Amino acid sequence: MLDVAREANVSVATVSAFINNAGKVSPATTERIEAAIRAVGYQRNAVARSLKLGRTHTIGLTVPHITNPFFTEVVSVITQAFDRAGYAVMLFCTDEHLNNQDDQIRLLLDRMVDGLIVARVGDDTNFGEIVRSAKVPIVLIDRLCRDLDIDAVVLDNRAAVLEAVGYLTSLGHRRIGYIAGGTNISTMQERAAGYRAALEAAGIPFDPALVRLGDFHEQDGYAAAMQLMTRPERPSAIFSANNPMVVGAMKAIRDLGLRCPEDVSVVCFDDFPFADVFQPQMTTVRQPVEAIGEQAAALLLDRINGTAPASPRHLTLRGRLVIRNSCMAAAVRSPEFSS
Amino acid sequence: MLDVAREANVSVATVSAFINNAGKVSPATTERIEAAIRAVGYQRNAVARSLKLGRTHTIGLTVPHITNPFFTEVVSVITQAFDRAGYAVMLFCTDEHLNNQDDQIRLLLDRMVDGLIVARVGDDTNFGEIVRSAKVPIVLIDRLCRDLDIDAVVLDNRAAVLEAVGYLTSLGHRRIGYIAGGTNISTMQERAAGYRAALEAAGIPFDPALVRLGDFHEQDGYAAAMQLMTRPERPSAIFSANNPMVVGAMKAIRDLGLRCPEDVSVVCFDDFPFADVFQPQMTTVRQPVEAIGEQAAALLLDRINGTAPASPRHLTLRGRLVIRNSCMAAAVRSPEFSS
DNA sequence: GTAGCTAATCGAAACGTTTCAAAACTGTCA
DNA sequence: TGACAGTTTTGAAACGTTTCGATTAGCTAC
Repeated sequence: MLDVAREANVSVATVSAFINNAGKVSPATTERIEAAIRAVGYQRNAVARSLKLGRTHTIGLTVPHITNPFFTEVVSVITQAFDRAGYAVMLFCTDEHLNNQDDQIRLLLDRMVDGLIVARVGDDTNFGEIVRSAKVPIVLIDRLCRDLDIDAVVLDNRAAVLEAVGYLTSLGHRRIGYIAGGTNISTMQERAAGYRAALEAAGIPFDPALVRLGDFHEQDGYAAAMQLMTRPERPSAIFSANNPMVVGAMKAIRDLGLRCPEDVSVVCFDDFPFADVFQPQMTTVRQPVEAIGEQAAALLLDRINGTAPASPRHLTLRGRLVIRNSCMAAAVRSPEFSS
Repeated sequence: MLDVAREANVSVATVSAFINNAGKVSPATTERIEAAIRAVGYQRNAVARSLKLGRTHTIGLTVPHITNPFFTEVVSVITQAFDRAGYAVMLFCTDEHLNNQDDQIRLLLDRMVDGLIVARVGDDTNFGEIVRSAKVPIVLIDRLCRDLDIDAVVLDNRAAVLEAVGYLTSLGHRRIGYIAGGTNISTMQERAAGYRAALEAAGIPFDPALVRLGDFHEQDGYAAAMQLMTRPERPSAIFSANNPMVVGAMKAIRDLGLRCPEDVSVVCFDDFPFADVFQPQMTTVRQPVEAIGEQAAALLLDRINGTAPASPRHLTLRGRLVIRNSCMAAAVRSPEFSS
């Protein structure tokens, strides 16, 4: 910019005024400055600008796994929303690792992002500390954090699973395997609660042996389904609490020579693009990904612009059970179930 | 930092020395500074640091669509590679829109990223200009650009499609529909060339009516397959040049009441996580996504660190045909094809 | 010819770091 | 005591912007 000023025979202040078209600059100087900019090949330095202005027009986004179709979509929506708003997005994937995420968030905060959207991978006190000492707004997506009252947009997970497992019980299933994610995450706790509520509503006793705890990954789903389906009294239906794990579960079912839905009905959380193309067409709980991303972006932008109310806002959206053909009515297998 | 210095009764220079542990600072001052940092709640300002140092430890990444499973994986690998190297990644999704991408790249350059990884959405002269005037290294992935000799990691698309379509001809297919992406992209040109080469190798005349030009999206694949499969002489096999379009194609096939592979064999470019779980299990060309991401990151890091040779490096990796069950031998439908 | 006004331009301080030559200590030895 | 050699610490100048009060130029009106 100094070069431009010299070249155009004006002060840097004038160049700055021209570039931000603030204040008046005469047609003659305008022309000289334009020429100088071309001659010098000037390119604005946004970091100097950010330093002076105190805002970077950048936000941070950290999610567990971008390859999980739910997060893929949410990240896609969020990046596009901020792109439209003139913000850049710094993305970190955490791989469900708590310390990683702490480090990443600190990095993001160091870099003076104007705000942060985080899908928290765990629920610990560290994060509370970080949030409290951060000078920028933070909004939570997908997962809430204990004792942390800040903007968030989440799903009514309990209701969603209640509906999905309720669908299975309505088909006559009474032994329903449940493949869970880690229990230290609000989302997973709520989903588990939905499962139990559905059982209760159908008068089915809760059997801990039918619950398998995975760690969100495909191989966890595989192992879980393997265990469930090789039990003496195997379940007639399986609900998977997330999408990568259902892939593993389906592979296990395939490898055991079983068929879905004939031998076992399957429902999973999170819809995916291929769900209605291939067989079996998976019955899923679809989250309103578009709305989640857009709302999260809107909440954060509101805070950044200071147009948000002081008190934290929690948006709870509803999931929708998309019924396809991965489930069928339970065969009555033994007298004990004829009710 | 000034606050810290005051609190600890030292100069900012000493605080800086402590923080970057450069130079000697005595145990006593160390302790005072540590206490002061806690007391003040100091948090380093990376933008001031970047301004002074001239490097941001941030790189820019722009891809067409993050929801395309190929890019999802590549983005995932790249973000993780740079995370390990201590870099943040700014991500932009272009939605295959050229002007968008130009703007985004300029934004990234303004922000003084230390380097750029670009999956270019088109092939125009604008980009050449941008690259030449950029003061930071840029590496291309997936797609080359005419007249632009810079680091790149791409696939041998021609060979990959040659193999895939060759597989179809070896099954006896002679009327093979081809769903193409836009022709202004190197990747798509090479894939089309592979298609023609495979036909030629099998002595099959090229029939332009069997080629449908889409714009990368699911609905394009749907429309293309609809047109192809409602022709009087419909193809016995379809090759889709990318993944989102094959989803559309499969939906069209389903909606027409046709079955895959019985009525039509299907192969597509780019593998996806569900490919071997559901029926039909799709035969695909799998790109070495892991290697692509890692190599691209390595190339860029080399350049950033100045450890790269002066001349541009082009890495061309090989795809692999993953044969599953979405294809079967062509039925001989009419004498003209009995060869 | 100058006071008064507006429009255009400018100078210099600030933003929060890093860096490096110089200054200030601390101790040792003559 | 003073010179010398280490070891710590410091002052001040950058980095490239923005901002704002001050200055200058160009008019009009008296």
